[in-house]
Amino acid sequence: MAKPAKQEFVQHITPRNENFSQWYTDVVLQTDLMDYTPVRGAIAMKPYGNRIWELIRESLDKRFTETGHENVSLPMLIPESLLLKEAEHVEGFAPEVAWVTQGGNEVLAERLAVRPTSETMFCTMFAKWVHSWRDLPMKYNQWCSVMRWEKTTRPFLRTSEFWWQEGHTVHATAEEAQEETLLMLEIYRELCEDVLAIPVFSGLKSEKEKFAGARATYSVEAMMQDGKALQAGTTHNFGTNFAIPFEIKYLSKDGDLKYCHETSWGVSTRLIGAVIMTHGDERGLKLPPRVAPFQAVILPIAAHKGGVMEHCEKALDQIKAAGIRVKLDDRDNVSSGWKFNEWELKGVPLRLEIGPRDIENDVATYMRRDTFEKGTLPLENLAEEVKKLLDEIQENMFAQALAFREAHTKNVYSFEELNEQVQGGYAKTMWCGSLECEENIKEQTGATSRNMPFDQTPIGDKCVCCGEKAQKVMYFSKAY
RNA sequence: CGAGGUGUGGCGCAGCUUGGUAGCGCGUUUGGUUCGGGACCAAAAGGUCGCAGGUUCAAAUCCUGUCACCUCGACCA
Repeated sequence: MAKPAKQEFVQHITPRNENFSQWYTDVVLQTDLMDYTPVRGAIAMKPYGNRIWELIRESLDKRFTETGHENVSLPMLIPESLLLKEAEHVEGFAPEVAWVTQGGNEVLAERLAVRPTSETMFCTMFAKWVHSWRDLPMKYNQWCSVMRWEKTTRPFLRTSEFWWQEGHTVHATAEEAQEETLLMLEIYRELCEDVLAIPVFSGLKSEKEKFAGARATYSVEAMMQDGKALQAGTTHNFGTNFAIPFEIKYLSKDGDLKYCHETSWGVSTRLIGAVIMTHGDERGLKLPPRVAPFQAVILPIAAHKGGVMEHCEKALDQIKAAGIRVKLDDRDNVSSGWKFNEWELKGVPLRLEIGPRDIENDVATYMRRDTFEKGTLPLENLAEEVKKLLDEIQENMFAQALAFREAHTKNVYSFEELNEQVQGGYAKTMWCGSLECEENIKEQTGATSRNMPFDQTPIGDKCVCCGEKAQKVMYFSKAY
């Protein structure tokens, strides 16, 4: 029988353009990122997926620390009475809260919510911890999992239980709270663009789309390769909305008792889904070097031949010493070709091959996952060359994703144009600011308002929906 | 939540219409030959058919319920 064509080896992944959802599910399962569990809508993060989350976490923690935040850990159960304190908040979350009603054999007098988010618990604690202007600002963050009883779930994008960080801060003034809200948004933008190589639009959410209980919500919005938007992170300015019902007050310098101003912000394991859907291709996952569990993999070719393994191990030590996450795949039960395909599927940014022919020339053969370009690197200063290539790959992946987004983002000036554009991308348009128009657009096109960019230079003067005087520049698109 | 589809060794599937207690390919294990894009030969192990009921002498197959996944729609910070 003739050698099967390459296509046949990847046929277990549904082509991306044929059925994006199925492609996503195939990639997620076959790359060993996660698995389904006996709990409805809850996934198990396997080592490969968990490592990506750890790398995101390390990267964020560093930025949080640099900007004066500290990590804490609060209980996962929240008494119902706390949840009820802020009306808008409870209304927003009530439908998706899971409840604990019994402890051991004892039925609880007050049921406990499994946290869907911890504003109410943080606020309760802040009320105990904040007394004086000297205690402020108080800038805390926690890494934990939360539970929301979602009706439909998808690995990473929307699961009943998911892992995230939630920052909660308390400030003396409205100005400081606003500054914090925007600073954290900028940190999220930086994480997405510089680390995950995902271009995002930063901006302000509409009243309709803002967080339950917030005065203002900001988001970073990414675009997936099916043209749909994914909210990658949000930051909220609460003003005194929670401080009043929870009585978070401080004694100011001049002796007045004042309400505090608060913020909260979070990103979740959803970001892993964003990475998959932004960069993945027909061969599977494509990981940006900065969050790849293995940035490079070394494959010995004809490992049994003299010197091959020795050279591979030497290369491994050298690259590892340079602080690069590298793996030597020395399995002898699968062929090189098999390994090529497997590591491409798993998205490793750079493949290095070392075989007799390379050794003869004092080089390693490489292949970039982002461009499939092949070449050779001198063994002598392999680590430096690898580092350089990884930086190039990181940059190029961002450039590719940005080019895709730009190609799928358009200014639109009429309802017809809007409707057409949101079938496969972002529409930037003018909006009168009314809920009616926002709802009409959603009903008739399926698109929701994403956010209002900080640069509000008008691109017209009439609302795309009602034709009345436009107030805002807004991005609309279908969203996850 | 509504409409449609799927669920059979680790993975991908056949069998179901016309009930008679499972079959193929890949993978796995052992031995050998190979090794620069998913190698080959030989031998072996591995499942009671998503789960729970029901009909029947007999259920992967028929009926009911339920769970999970996929598609479209609704809903969702």
